[in-house]
Amino acid sequence: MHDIKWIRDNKTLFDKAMARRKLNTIADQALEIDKNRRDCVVELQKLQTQRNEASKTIGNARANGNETMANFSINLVADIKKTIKEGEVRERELTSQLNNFLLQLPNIMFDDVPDGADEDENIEMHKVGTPKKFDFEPKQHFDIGEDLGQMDFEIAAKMSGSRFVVLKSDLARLERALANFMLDLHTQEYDREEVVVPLLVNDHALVGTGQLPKFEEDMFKTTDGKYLISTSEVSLTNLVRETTLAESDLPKRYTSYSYCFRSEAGSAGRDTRGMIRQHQFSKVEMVSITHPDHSEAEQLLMLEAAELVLKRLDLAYRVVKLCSGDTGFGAKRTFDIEVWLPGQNQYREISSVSNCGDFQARRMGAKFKDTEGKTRFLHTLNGSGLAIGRTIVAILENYQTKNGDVEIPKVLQPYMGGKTITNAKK
RNA sequence: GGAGAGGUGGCCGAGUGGUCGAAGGCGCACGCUUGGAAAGCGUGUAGGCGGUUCUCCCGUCUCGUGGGUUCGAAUCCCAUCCUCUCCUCCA
Repeated sequence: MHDIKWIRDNKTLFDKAMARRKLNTIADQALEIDKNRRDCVVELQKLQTQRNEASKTIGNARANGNETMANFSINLVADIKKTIKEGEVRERELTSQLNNFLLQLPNIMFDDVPDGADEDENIEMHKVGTPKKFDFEPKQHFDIGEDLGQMDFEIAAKMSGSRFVVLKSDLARLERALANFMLDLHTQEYDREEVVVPLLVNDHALVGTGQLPKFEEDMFKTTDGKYLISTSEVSLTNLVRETTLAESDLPKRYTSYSYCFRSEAGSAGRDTRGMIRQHQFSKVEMVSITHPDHSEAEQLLMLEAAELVLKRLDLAYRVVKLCSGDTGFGAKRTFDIEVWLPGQNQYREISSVSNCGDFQARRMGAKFKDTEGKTRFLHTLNGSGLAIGRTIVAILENYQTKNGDVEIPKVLQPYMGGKTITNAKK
């Protein structure tokens, strides 16, 4: 959410920033509501001052036994109160009108974010590793998984519908192994605090991180008005909602392994086969809460940690900086990590690392007191480290062998208790 | 689901109709003290919004939220959300 005062003082800058998001004449719209609201407030406060003075007069007059004076003021107050009531109603309306408007507006992107319409205009930052060559035609992950007899889309569809999967045996264990491997890395090497979070949250939490009010159709909603989280970024970031931290508390670094739920409304026809795009998937998430001066460095640190996961798994990947058209609502800048998938013969997103600046912090009242005693908004960042489902996909496709087995990456072998995944029934 | 208790400043916690935005403590900041530190002592320390002669000041709102009673409410009444305790149930 944006600071209306900042918009007032930086109208041109703000409009320029919104134009990059394909939004025009936003400042004027916001400032008109703002103007109405402030006029209303000034008017209301005048009346309140009058009322308060008259009330004081009543007390004094009574104390001095001046009943005439007291009665006169009582009548006066009664009149003013009627007008005040109307003013209050109007002020509340205008305030929520302004709020609702501001809540719909996306974050301002950093200048280094390139202009562009969609993912085709993202900029490649660097590549690590080389795409693996096979002396046979590499299969896609769903064929590998089904041939192993450990990945079942049909039975999942029977009980849950499309975009669900059942994993069994070693593939089920692989999910758990990956979660442990990633959590160990983030907690032991990056000093992140491991957290188990609620998967079901209320609407306030989602307004805080920016999923609401604009993207409700992407969420699953329960009959009692709660929502399944679409990422544990929601729960982790909300750990600091409505608090004022001390500067010495910063930074806060969290990590969580959790399931995520997305309705994938609007994704009809995309990645319909396989595990790439599911209604339910798991992810190890990183969230950092930082001092405004440190969020830039923190984003790089987070990216480094996510990359390290892929390096340890010995998977080829590239890092791209998202262009304006692909950068999410709440982000000032996003780096995606795309892993090489031999079966698809292309790089696919496996992690997304975003700096949100104070955008989310404003929405949820997450503040800290700096060393001068001033209260300021925190900066929040989030990144996947990594999406587990897509990591399974990457391992299957990159570590497949000619006979249909899948080798287990070295770092995972202690977690898997073996070196190869095979079809035991063959 | 049944019964009860409670929601106050960064935190803890007093306050049951009128100079209460709110005692006290903790924390924090600054100063004194010290060779230095701790302890001790002193001073200061809520947030939002608005105005402004804009590092000052003024006004206004805020004691979970919304409504009501009253000249006047943190304090009384109603509704609502949340938390806790006991019972019931349950992984």
